[in-house]
Amino acid sequence: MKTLSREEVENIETTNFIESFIKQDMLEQGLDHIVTRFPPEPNGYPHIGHIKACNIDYSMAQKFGGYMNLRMDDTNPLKESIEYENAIIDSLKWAGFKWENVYHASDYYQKMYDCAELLIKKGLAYVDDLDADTLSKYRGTLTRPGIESPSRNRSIEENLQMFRDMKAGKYKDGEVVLRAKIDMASPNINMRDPTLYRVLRATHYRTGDEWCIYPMYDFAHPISDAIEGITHSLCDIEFENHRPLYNWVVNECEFEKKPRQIEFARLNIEGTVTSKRYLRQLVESQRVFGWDDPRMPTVDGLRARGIPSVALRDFVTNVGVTKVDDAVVSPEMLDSCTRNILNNTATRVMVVLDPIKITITNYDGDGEMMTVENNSNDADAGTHEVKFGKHIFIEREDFMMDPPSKYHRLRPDGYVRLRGAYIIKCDEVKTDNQGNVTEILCSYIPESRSGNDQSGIKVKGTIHWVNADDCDDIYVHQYSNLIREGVRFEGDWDTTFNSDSLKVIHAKAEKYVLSCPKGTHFQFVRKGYYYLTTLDEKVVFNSTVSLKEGFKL
RNA sequence: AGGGGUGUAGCCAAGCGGUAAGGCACUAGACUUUGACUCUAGCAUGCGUAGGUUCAAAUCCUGCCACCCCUGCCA
Repeated sequence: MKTLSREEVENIETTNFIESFIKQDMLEQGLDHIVTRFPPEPNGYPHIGHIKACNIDYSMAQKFGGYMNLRMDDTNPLKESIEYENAIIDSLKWAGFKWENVYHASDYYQKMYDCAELLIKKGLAYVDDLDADTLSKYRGTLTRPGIESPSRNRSIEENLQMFRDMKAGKYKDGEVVLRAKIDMASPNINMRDPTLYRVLRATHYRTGDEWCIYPMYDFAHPISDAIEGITHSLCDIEFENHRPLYNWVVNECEFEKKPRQIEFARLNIEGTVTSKRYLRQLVESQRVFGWDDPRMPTVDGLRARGIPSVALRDFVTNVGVTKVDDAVVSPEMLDSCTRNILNNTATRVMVVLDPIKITITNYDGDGEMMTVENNSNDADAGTHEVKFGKHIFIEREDFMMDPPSKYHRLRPDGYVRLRGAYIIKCDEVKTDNQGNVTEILCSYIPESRSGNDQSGIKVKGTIHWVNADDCDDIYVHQYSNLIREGVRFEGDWDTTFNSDSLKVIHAKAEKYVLSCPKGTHFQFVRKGYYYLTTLDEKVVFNSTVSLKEGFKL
């Protein structure tokens, strides 16, 4: 474990308010390291918002010395499962996070129980037999104080006995609860004698049927933090109102080392739904193929789309840490981070997504191999060979019958370079009776061979191509937003789901592509970044992100 | 008798009494066998708003406005 000297701490430059707090705490308390924790509830698949939160916990420990624990916040057996726990661990590992320990809130059930008895003995907790509706009514409203329950005056002895009976299973589910005795008139509703324990007969995925009472978040979380020696408990801003209760529990349960809760704003991305509830609806209604559908903002989804984990972490780091809860980040920021990484790492290949046939009438060469760079930005990436030929495909949009003057691509009687090969000239355009171009007849300039151009012809445009007699059929999955353009998601997929969010394109790829393994990140030159996801009967590429488009008609 | 938070450019976001960082997006231009990348330049006399304090205010004070969160035996 890394620790920091006082001088090192003093020299740390802070970049957000949490770092400032931590630095100040370390200096004041003479700490040489901190301990954080990422505490997901294993009740669903983690999404990009979890990555932001975990990144904060992780990067703080990296920066200030110490470590991060991963803790499953498993206090509601009704919703949690090992499937989700495993999904969380897999996703976080893939994202590149490292933790010191994997703990569970359920590891501490006995200690929590002991804390509860301590509170009862101190006269600070009582068993309430008010039914749920009445208890809710007694809580008061935002503007009116609550009413004290008759149970509030129960003796310590009776409370202790009743709580032990709760644990022993002598009460039905929901019949009684354990409550903290704080202040029914507090303007902070969380302090109006909050529930600490409920009776619940449910099989917990780890503790089975060992317990029939389960602690509430507000009780379990501060205790778990204190037990683990967490120094800084960083959480979502929605828990800001809970902080007084958090501190109350830590103090009254008499923990010596008191963790400090600091809250930050959650991640909102424009046009992206991250609520687990609504993501679940997409999966269950089969509008998407699963939690790992590339359109999903889940970690598995992003990963399937081909977003590198480094790009994901760059993104959540760039977004920053603030308390501005209504900040909405543009998805273009993620795109930018993704392009930055892939620009340096992706293998360049030529793929034609919407082919139009070209015949080079004066070319009779056979099997002429052209050498192309795998990545001109990276000399170490090497080269590969492409076979040139008489019949090729080019992109339909790279030819125009009657283009504007700024158009650099192929036009009647115009010249263009075929990337890595020759300059060609458009001689004749064949069309069907609707006027659609069916084939273009060209001639090539033999002196213009790539790397040894003696032709003296200057062309403005270079386009990609594929050898029609030496290419592979592939499928490209092109994704767009799950929410229809121009509408705002307000909880109803029926009216907002973009049923056009997946387009399957049958494309032509140069031979080299299929010699690469599944999981390769490609740049389809002049088109975008694509991720090879399936090499089975069908070869499928997921579109990760397009290239920036400098030219607009 | 409501309480707790937050407002800096189109979008994120630094800034902590000394005269508005950075990123995304956008606009020019250079380079280019990817209209990508890279490079260069531009992009808030302005910090929710109205006052006040000060030689000096996004920063301190006061009032107002807008938005978010809180009345689970969920987390």
